[in-house]
Amino acid sequence: MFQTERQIIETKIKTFCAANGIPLAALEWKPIPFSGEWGFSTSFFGTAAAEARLGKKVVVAQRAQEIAEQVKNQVSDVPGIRRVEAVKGYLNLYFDTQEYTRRVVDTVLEKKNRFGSGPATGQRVMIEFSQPNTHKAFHVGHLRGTILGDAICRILEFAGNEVVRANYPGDMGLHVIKWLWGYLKFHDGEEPATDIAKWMGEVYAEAAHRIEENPDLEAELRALYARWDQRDPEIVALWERTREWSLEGFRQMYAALDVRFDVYYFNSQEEKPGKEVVEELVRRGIATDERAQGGAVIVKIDEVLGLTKEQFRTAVVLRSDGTALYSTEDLALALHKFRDYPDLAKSVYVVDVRQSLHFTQVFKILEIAGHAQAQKCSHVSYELVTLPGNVVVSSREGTVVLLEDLLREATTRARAEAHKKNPSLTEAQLESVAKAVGLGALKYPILARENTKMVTFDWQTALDFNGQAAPYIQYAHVRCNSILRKAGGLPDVGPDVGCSTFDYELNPAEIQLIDMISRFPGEVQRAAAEYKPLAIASIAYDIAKAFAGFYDACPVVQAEPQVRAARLRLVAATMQTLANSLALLGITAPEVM
RNA sequence: GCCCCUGUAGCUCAACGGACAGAGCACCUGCCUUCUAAGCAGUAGGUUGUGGGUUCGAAUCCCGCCAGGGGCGCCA
Repeated sequence: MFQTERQIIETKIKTFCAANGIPLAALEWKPIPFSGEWGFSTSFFGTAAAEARLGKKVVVAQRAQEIAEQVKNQVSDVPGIRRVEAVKGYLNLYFDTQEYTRRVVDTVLEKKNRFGSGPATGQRVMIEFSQPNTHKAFHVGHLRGTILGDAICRILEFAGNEVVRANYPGDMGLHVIKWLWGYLKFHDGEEPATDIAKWMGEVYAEAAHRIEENPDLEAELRALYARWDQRDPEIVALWERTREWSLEGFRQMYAALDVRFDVYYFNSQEEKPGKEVVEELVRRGIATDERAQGGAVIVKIDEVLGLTKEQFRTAVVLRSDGTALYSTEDLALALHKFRDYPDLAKSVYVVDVRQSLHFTQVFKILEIAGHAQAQKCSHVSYELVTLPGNVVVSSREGTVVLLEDLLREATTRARAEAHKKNPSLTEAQLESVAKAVGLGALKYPILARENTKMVTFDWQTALDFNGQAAPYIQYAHVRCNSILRKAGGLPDVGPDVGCSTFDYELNPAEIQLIDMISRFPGEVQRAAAEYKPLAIASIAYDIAKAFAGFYDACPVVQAEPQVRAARLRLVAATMQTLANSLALLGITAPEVM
């Protein structure tokens, strides 16, 4: 946001160093740790160290400070920079806060819901995420991939990319066969009632249990799989009907979570193309068909690549009975995506960490087969959600917290809390607040965490509406709105409408707030580059916290007319930035709560 | 046996190789005639698992070790 000044100063520093034979290291700019003022800084340790390496006898820290002091004199009269200081080897440049505050606030109010967005990159990116299995329960374990993938899509789009949101439900596989078997055997003819997904999950869990108790039944399963593979009309019809029940359940779930998709792929559709890919791999000698010896079709990747140390290992790409595996289908799907969208710059898979080897194998095999698209494929992995005591969420073990239950509980709790805090809310307001707060409380802790870190789900944390959580940020947004409402909206500032004027000594809390708002666009870029919603979750909280400090320290509505006008614009800018950041997380910013 | 991830305050987590390692929760002390207290201010809490190395500078990069989790030819 302050590129111009930065450029001028960099040029001056470079000129000075060149003229004095100082081997300037690359300049990196960072915000100054907050001390009531606002600015940016760079250090000269690298430069001093470079001198030392060249044989000059210096104590690095001391020399860095010397250089900083010399440079300081060169840049003391840059317009817009109020003060320059050299401290501990750092050169600190403090903004003319009035000028910059005006600039930041005006930018936000001008760009509105586009504030923080990046310029169009011209790149189309596909993000595949969620991948629920039909015929199974949708539980907290699935929540993370769905929420994370959705946030990544929102962030990449905002950062300037064209995003294709892809879902890839697992609608065929051993689990589905198991379900169909259980249904035919114990629930034939039954129809799902209200909680479809829940009922589907129960049927599956029962089938899984029966088979575990009596392994002899597995023969029946294999027979059923064979009937499917030969497309026995009766089985296909049953599969189509019951699959639709699940998909309907998913649609309801996604609507409740405020998540949408542009395209659906189904692994059942990739079975045949996948087998064709495998056949070709065998023909070309990349895959080895061991079926004659009772084995499967495999790709000895390390051997094919001539590696002596095991790295990519061996991948099974087709079962010995000729039925398709996920790897079979993923080979075809990867190519399928590029046929549908030939201009994809990236094809990203948001899938949990356990599939890491699987995806490196799939992408490597495609690369070996000469498909250049493979290099555009990447796996963004995330850790699992576990239950307290490190219990893995499993529909088979019955250790599940169903998403329906979670959503219902969160909403109910949020509703009760909202009613308690603000009894004046109407029924309709309560309704929307409950949804926004309940959902936000659910999403935020998942997103405000490194993807590589495990999330332990427990009800207490999930439903804690205090502290560093979505409701805190939403509340800041509500308070902004409340101030603007009380003040009757933004004031007309005369002929210079659209220009904020901060002609008074700014309170440190105001400067802190402005500082945080100005960092938002940079965080968007970082979050997009690293597929890291955490960066947005953090800055959103930082802005909310800064606002809470401002709210406490700086009266707005009752302030002097000039101060009031300026602060109202700052409040409006804060509200906008909070809304933008929450939107990137898929969290609603309510007007009241 | 090989590979990946994690280890930071009592707990849950931040920290882009840079200044004094920061938040929340829990605990304790204050603050609602004043823009919504889902809030604010303050106290306390640390040998960043461990031993080396690189660097002017390491929680961060490299190597070893310890501990926990995950993955390794027919689950998805």
